[in-house]
Amino acid sequence: MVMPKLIDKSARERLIGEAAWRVVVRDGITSLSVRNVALEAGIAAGSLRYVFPTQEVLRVYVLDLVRQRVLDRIVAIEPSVSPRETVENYFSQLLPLDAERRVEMEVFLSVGVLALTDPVLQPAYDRAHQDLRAGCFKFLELLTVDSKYGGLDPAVETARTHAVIDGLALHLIRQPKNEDTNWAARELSRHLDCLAMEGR
Amino acid sequence: MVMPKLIDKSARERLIGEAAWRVVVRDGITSLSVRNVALEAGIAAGSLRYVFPTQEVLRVYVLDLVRQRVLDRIVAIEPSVSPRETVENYFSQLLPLDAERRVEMEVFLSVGVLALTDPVLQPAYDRAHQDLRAGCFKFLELLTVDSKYGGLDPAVETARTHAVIDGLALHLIRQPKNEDTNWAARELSRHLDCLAMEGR
DNA sequence: ATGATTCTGACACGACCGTGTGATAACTTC
DNA sequence: GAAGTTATCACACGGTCGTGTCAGAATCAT
Repeated sequence: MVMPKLIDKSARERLIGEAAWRVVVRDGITSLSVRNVALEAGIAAGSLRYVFPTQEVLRVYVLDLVRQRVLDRIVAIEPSVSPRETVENYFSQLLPLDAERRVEMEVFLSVGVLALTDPVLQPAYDRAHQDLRAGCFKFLELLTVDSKYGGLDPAVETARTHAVIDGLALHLIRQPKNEDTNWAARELSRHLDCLAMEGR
Repeated sequence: MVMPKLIDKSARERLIGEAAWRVVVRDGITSLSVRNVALEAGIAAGSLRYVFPTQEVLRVYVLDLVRQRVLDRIVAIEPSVSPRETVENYFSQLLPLDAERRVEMEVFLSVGVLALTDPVLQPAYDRAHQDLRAGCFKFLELLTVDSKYGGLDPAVETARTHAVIDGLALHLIRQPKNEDTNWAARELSRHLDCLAMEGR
């Protein structure tokens, strides 16, 4: 038996995936082509297709990469002293408050729009969507250990809180880059305050 | 002086604009091409370009048509007896609760994504965005005439309420067509309830 | 009818698209 | 080294894209 050349395939995928992100953010979703991504990644289009045989596969990976990144960032957070503070940190990671997170959100939204009419992309989008919703629920649950949130039912508040997060995210990426994003962080904080009052 | 053939230009624009909507909803934003729209509208591509000289102009119109439609629908609502009920009706018109409004929202989101990287589309998107925000403010203001909402400051609650609306809208168009949408109406109603409590 | 003017549509150009094919390079084991 | 496997890449094909050009149809005051 003879062993051939071997590359780190997943590293290659990430490299290409991030190149795809840059293309989407810089030139828009309609420029997300095999050729443009290969150019951005500095490889030949044929090589790209060795890793991603078809455009669809690339798109799915691009979407999944967003989900993976967000997930990684969240599990890296260590809890603060108060549940409230911890949960606010968690939720903050879901908002495009800085350039890095903004890129993720723009890609997620752009490629996500393709999922509206492309059945192949649906599962990848739904995974991210469900993860987000599950995260909202878990965060709210964590909040209930705080005595101030005794009247809070996480199951009841998940949908609305999820909507607040995605709504704020949507509005954040609609404002010019480098513009102040603190208002959104304040809205998030205020929303969490409101959840405390709500439980009678 | 001699007068030539004259068509109702704005009617033609609407006809083509709606054809463009159908293309976007059915085949996705990447299929929004001069040729496809002309085919869907049943005219030659050259004729379409007589009304919309360039693709950009068509895109802008498509976006503006959404804004116009939503606006028209809202001004057509006649107030209910209670401010609360009226406002809830108003907000409901901003959510894609039925097929018609879903189409609008899908188009708005799809073409809106293009505005992220296309400066020509930015103004049209911003117009709709600002209208929506202004609407939220006005609706909340209307709510304050109700004694239950004495503690409500519309200026404070506009951003979050706007986020709730857009977040719910985003989630609604992510679920399969013909699936139940009542949950979102309930969330909206609940949000308005929460606003009443919040004012101490 | 006729002619000015608006409108329609067919065609062509160059560019980019996804993807199939096959030749070549790179690398590990023998 | 030599052989065999994997990885890289250039090229070509058919298709679609936006748009420029221009001939001709439709319309209305004269």
